[in-house]
Amino acid sequence: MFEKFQTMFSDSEENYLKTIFHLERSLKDGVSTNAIADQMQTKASSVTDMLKKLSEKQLVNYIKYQGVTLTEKGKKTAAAIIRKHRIWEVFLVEKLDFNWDEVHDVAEQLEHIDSEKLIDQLDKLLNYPKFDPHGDPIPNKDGNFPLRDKQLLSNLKVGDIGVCVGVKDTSSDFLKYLDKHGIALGKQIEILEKEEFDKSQKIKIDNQILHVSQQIASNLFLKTKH
Amino acid sequence: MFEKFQTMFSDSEENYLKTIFHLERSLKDGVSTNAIADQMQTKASSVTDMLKKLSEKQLVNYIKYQGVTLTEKGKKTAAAIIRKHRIWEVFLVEKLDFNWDEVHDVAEQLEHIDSEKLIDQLDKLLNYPKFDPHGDPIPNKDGNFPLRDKQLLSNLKVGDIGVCVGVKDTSSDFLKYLDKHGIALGKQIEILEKEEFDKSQKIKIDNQILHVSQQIASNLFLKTKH
DNA sequence: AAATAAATTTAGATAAGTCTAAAAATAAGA
DNA sequence: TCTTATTTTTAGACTTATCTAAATTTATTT
Ligand SMILES: [Mn+2]
Ligand SMILES: [Mn+2]
Ligand SMILES: [Mn+2]
Ligand SMILES: [Mn+2]
Repeated sequence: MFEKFQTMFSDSEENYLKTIFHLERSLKDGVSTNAIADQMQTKASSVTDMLKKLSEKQLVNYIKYQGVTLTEKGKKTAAAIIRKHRIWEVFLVEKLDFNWDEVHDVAEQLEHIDSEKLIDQLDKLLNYPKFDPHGDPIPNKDGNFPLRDKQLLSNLKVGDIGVCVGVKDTSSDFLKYLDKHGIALGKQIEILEKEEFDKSQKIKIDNQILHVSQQIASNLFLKTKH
Repeated sequence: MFEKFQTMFSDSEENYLKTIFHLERSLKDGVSTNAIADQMQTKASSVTDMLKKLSEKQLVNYIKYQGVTLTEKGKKTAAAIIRKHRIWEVFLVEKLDFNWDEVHDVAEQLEHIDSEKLIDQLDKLLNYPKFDPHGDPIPNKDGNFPLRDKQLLSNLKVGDIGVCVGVKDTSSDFLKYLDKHGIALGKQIEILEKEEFDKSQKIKIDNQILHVSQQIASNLFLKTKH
């Protein structure tokens, strides 16, 4: 009846849940201890300890030596943290003039602040954003993520036209590269040529010609017209 | 030369510093172990442990059995935390429609977020407020607090007129009492009568007559005309 | 299938922060 | 001043989160 959900987990527990959530999406099948350790820059033994704890709290399904999956409760909790992280990122960019390459570290801290009203009001102030500054979807309060069909620039063919809607690599270096060359979310891009040999492309953006390497093209999401 | 001040202290260390700072102001002389323990709802033995740690980090002057005082470094650090706390409170009230009785707990969490840019930008967004929603002064980046002459309503005499500028008691119950009776910062109050026996007063606010008890009068700060 | 390699877990330590109970120091009262 | 009360510190224990090194399990190769 009275689902007092925000039973409060430690920052560390929340970070593990978030990491497992992301790994589950990208690695399809169950998430391994080592995968988590790598991602979190910690040791496998630490991960094992935490998995036991999360398992006891019904947040993950854990079988020794077999890796983990999130339970429904675990997914909801992870989504709530991701929601907070991304809403804060929008706030930092929209209201505090942060650049999109400098919001992540602060959001990593802010995502653990425990106040439902705070997030609700932020969400309202920002006019209920559906995507964060990197184009990543912001789950709603039920933990559902908005969908948007998007494709990597590297997967488009000559003649295609699309609008930038997200980045795969969110590193500061990559984002600054995009800034430097005038590539930003919302901008239209047309694929003019593709070089088969090194997969580099010639594209048109703001009526300028720009050459981008495979590395760039495979980290930029576009939404194509049609 | 390059004072990288924000060397990062733990939330717990920051909370102790803040508490000692406030106690030093109110208790004048050195702050005792028990005073800190009472204030923080913890045990004296825990306080002793922390005082040793803070002392090693040059944040407090600590002599066994003699209590503590903050060092300059300790004062600066405490002021920085109080600055963050109060700026966040202003933000919550001004931008997120929080009532002044519901901001403190969230600010207790937010004050530990470590990002100079975040606070600078918030400060700017809020137009560099000097006082928080309870009328408490917000120190500047150097740790200096703005002064404002204010007096408790209980110390004024019949005929005096003043403007509400702060509260001494910031409990939710007290603040809600004020809300209920239309008393808010910025409102003008005139003392009409004082009852010697129980120190209650008859005051005029918004052209309404209101009777307030000694308890109320001794927790409301006014700035008198002249 | 046996041997080897890789992944995972366990055992035992460490650090931060807290607690209880006992000891020591200081303050107050007779 | 001597005795008692209060305050403060110390000693030892516990929790959370982490680590290293060793043991165990699972996967891969001959
Ligand atoms: Mn991020
Ligand atoms: Mn993001
Ligand atoms: Mn407060
Ligand atoms: Mn306040």
